[in-house]
Amino acid sequence: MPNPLVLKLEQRDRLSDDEKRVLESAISRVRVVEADEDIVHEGETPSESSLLLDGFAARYKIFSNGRRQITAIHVAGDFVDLHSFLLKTMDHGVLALTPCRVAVVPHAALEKITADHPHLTRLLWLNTLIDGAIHREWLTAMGRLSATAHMAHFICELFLRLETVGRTDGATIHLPLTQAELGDTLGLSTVHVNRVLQELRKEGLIRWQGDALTILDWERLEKVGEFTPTYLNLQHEHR
Amino acid sequence: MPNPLVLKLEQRDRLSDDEKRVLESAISRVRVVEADEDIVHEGETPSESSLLLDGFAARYKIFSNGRRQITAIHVAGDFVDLHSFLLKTMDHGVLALTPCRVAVVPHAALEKITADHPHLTRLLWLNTLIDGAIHREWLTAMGRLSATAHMAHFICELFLRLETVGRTDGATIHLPLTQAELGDTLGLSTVHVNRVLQELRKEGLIRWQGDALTILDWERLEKVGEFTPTYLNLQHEHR
DNA sequence: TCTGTCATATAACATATGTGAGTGCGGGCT
DNA sequence: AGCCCGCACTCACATATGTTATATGACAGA
Repeated sequence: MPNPLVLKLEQRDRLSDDEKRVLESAISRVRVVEADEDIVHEGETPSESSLLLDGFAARYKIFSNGRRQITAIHVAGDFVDLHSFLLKTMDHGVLALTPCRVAVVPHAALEKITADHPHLTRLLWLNTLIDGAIHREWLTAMGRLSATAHMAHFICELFLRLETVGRTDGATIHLPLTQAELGDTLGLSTVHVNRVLQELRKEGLIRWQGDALTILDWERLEKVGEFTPTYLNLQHEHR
Repeated sequence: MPNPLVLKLEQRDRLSDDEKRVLESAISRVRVVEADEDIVHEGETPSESSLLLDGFAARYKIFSNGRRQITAIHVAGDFVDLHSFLLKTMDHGVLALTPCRVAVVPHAALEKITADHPHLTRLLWLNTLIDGAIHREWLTAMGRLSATAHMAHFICELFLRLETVGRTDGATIHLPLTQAELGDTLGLSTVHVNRVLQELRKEGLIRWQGDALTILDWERLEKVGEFTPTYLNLQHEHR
């Protein structure tokens, strides 16, 4: 199977064979993280970054009283803590939601890339910029959309992101989040997540059975979620 | 007056004199933008990025029905659309909240920096990573804090950010936002912003007269807003 | 001086979402 | 086979926040 990060970057710009080799050889090892374990802990100062090859992961912050907010959901091809290369200490944790296969890239290798491969560096930078764009989109969804719209928006986004790394099966995706976890990502209570999902089902927009979520009516779902995918930067450009 | 971006970067890492010169000479011109005008429009594909030298600006998205969400407030030293260098097309607009002085940096100059100055490149990248960290913090505040706590949190953050570029006067800052604009940043209605401000005043945490906001009790404000500044990355490190 | 505009401030009321408690199902463990 | 235990799901009720409307003061322009 091709490296999903390469897949993802190639969607946005051309990668030379040399650059692909450099990326591959930056990986020092692959490790497996069990579900419900941290891939990176909050407060740590890692000396390597983790590239998700398989599975689902979440960035999260916890408050003293136990409330939790998930600030990003990561799928194959996402560099879950590339920012720790420069930010140094993690201001949040990264949790494996399912068993995860993770490619480990030492910061020394990243520093070398920045020294020797300007174009590849820009693509890695781009990668973190897209994370930022997604954050902004989530902010507007949290601030100005109803719970139902927010949920619809989230589903649309996740679907497209999975599609760009070839992890969709027709109109259905594998969505291994519990309703409580969905609540933590959307800023809702578990009960309300349930209400909202019922509504989307009743409207015939989605079906969700076990881990399989299928989108029954993409256009209406997009409309309910006021979803426009420009922020995902899926166009091919020279960067 | 020293370039506020340099001030900001020097807080996080050492800048060589050469790097400072490179940064300065990357500026092609300085322009002035009136209050309530866009510095950059949504949908544009700028060929240069804008560094805010003076004034307040906001990144925002608008929905068809006129609802607006502000996803970032920018102050002196902030590179308001550095990301457009690689993201190409703007997925949001940037609005001058007050008259703004803006240094213009052509993308060609940025590309040259990435080719010739790896360390400086990393610092620019860092800059966008800190934007991302702030976005994540806003997400958790929107998702899991009460309106009052969120407001307190916002005030704490803005104060520290202004302090690092030398724009505080004791415990008071210049806060030129209307309550409606504050609502658009926090995802609240104008009415509720007013209620929340009353409460913070009644509690003796802040005073807000005209444009001058003064923090009367930093410790309690921090506590109300569950504010911890780690995410602002104010430590000096080699990056 | 008058007038229009814009921002802050209040009030009464509407509603989306949260809270706390409880049910039932299915899968994994002993 | 029996038993947890986590998870989806429901209900009744509480409340934070939104909505709409109005009043007031500061200020700019005629």
